[in-house]
Amino acid sequence: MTTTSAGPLPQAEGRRGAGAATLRDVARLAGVSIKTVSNVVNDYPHVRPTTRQRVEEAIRTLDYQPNLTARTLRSGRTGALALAVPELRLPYFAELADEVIRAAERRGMVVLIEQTNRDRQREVDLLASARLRMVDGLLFSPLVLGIEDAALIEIDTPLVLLGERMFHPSVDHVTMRNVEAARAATEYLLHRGRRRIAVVGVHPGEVIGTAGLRLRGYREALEHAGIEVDERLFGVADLWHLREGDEATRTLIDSGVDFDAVFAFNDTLALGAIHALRSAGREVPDDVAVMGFDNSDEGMYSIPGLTTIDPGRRRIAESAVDVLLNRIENRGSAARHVEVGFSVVVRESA
Amino acid sequence: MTTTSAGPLPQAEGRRGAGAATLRDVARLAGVSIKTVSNVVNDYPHVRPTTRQRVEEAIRTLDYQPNLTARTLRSGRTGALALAVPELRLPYFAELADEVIRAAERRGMVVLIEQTNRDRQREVDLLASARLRMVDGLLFSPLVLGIEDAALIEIDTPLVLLGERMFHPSVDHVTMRNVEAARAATEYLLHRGRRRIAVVGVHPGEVIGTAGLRLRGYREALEHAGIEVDERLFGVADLWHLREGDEATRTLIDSGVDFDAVFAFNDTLALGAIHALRSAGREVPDDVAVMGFDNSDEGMYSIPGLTTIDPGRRRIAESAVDVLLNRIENRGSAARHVEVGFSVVVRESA
DNA sequence: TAAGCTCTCTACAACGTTGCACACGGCGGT
DNA sequence: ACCGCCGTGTGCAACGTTGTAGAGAGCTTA
Repeated sequence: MTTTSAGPLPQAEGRRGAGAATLRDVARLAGVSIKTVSNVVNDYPHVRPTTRQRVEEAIRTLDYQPNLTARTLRSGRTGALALAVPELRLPYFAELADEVIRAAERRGMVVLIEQTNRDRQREVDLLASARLRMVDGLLFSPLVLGIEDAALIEIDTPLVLLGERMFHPSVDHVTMRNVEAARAATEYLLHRGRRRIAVVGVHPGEVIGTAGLRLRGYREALEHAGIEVDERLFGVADLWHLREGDEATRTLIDSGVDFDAVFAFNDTLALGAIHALRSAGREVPDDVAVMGFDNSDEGMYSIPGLTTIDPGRRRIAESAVDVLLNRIENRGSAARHVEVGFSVVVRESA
Repeated sequence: MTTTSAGPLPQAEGRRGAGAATLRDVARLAGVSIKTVSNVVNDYPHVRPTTRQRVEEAIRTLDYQPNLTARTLRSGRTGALALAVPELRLPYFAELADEVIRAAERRGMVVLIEQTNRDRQREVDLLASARLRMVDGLLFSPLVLGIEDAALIEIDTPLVLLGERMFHPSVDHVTMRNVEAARAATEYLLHRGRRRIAVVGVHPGEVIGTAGLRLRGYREALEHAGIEVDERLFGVADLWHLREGDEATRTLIDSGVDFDAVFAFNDTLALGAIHALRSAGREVPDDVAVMGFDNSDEGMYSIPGLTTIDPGRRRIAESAVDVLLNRIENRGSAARHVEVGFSVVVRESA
């Protein structure tokens, strides 16, 4: 039961060999206690200037750098946050990640990225993952989780949801105004005289996801204008990649239904739609106007330049990091719901 | 806003209140020692089945999950690696990051992303950063550091350089075959009968960076074909964004120099070039053929589809992670230099 | 002169985990 | 009977850091 601690002392190591310098090494060199070195490192004020100098010199000599892991263990704070997105290669998320990393950096944080690959199981696993222990909080942009999964997001790790407000009001959300923006996009097309507006990117039956909300905005605009919604104009596209935009648009064309505009639910789909239209000999915007959504870089120099919605990605990133840090600082506080503004970016395609 | 927490002692919490369960809690509940729980968690074989069951039940009851930070402190391994890229919004790097994250995940690792924003100081700082302590190794894609900075990359953290082999042979590199691929791209254009081939993306004076190497491949192809290199066909573009591709190409057009092909040093530049050419009334590929480099998603559905070089991004990501893990396992081993293969992807633009 | 204060510095204990050494009981072989 | 071994389980120490409590020196104040 008890161990006699006879045997060799642990001092065998000839001091500094491998590994980085620690507080202990600095303390030994400077002839002070470990804690004093720690105090110097952390700018504790009550250290005699001469002592401070000696310590600082030792720090330089040994090129000491604090071990963040040990600090984390002690303090409970890692200085890192996780960003979970469906797929980084989608321009919207790449640009979002870019902005989040910048925003986090300004606040001294670093970002770990997880991809959920539009796989439900991965979204579920992520929330339960021990990985979250490596991180102070999570920014999560769910793609397939829905309200029926509300229980899953009740986790201990501070969490901010991005995208749309679909869960408990008790969870922080930072969202774009999907319905209003989609409505504005549709109204812009109507205002330009288009009356047969197809949509590309529909998820049949979805109500509360991105596709559902944007479709709702579209419906609202039409209804408000007294135009009947024609479901034959719905282009279904599960994924929002170029290929799907192209295929959904071809399907619409082949179906023979008449339309003079396409409202694509993101820019990538819109570019795919343009491709399909031009391949079929229809001019954009003369024959068919095309409207995107996202204002990603790829639409800026396309031909024709893509008219689209700027959903305020940068402010989303900023707010998301702020809200998350706030939540980390103050776990008990009331949930915040931030909705950032949007704008219609007019270029040539519509 | 703040509450004075006078009064109650911190022990008021009736055990499990805040914080997650630890080995200690599980041990207490299962009536065994901490170490035994640890043994169960780590699949140590010599645990009696009945004991194991009891412990596992306690683990489930308390929803115990190991604290990765503590593990890290103990073991020295974090299970994370850093990927440093110039800018995540550039499609090449977004897709690279995507692939790196996938490759890392297959090996049980998670990825932290740093952006250097093509800022020299940030590249320098990154290498010296304490942040690296949070990570087992670094995949670094330098943009502006050059051979003159060789001293800077002598760091303790395991490091693999991506892009081109420009540093000490004593450092691991995973690179694409820039010279050979650019030569193949140029030869393809020559083979198609083009003789006045402009290049877009030149960095004047650069020898050993991406731009320099691709320009070398271009030169080699021309020289081998007995065609003189005409510097008036060099389109300078510092950044490789759509805008710069467009502007550089406009400059070429405005200069009045004659050309029947453009070899852009990446796909984004190529798309910018196509935009400029079409705006100027030149047909692609009839008047001017356009060749890109990267085979990023954006070129797949552009109009016309972009002919380009596939540099083997996926294999780069795979190899990079493998080489890095290898380096982490075995610090003393000889440096490895992996060059992955490439291919010419023919679509419509050339 | 004693009490009290400030300044400077220190020892100790924890954060949660795992490697190490060992204790204990039973078993098989000599 | 003895030895050694195997299977099972334990306690201790350590990873590098920081919060807390307090020690000792020098100063002021009554």
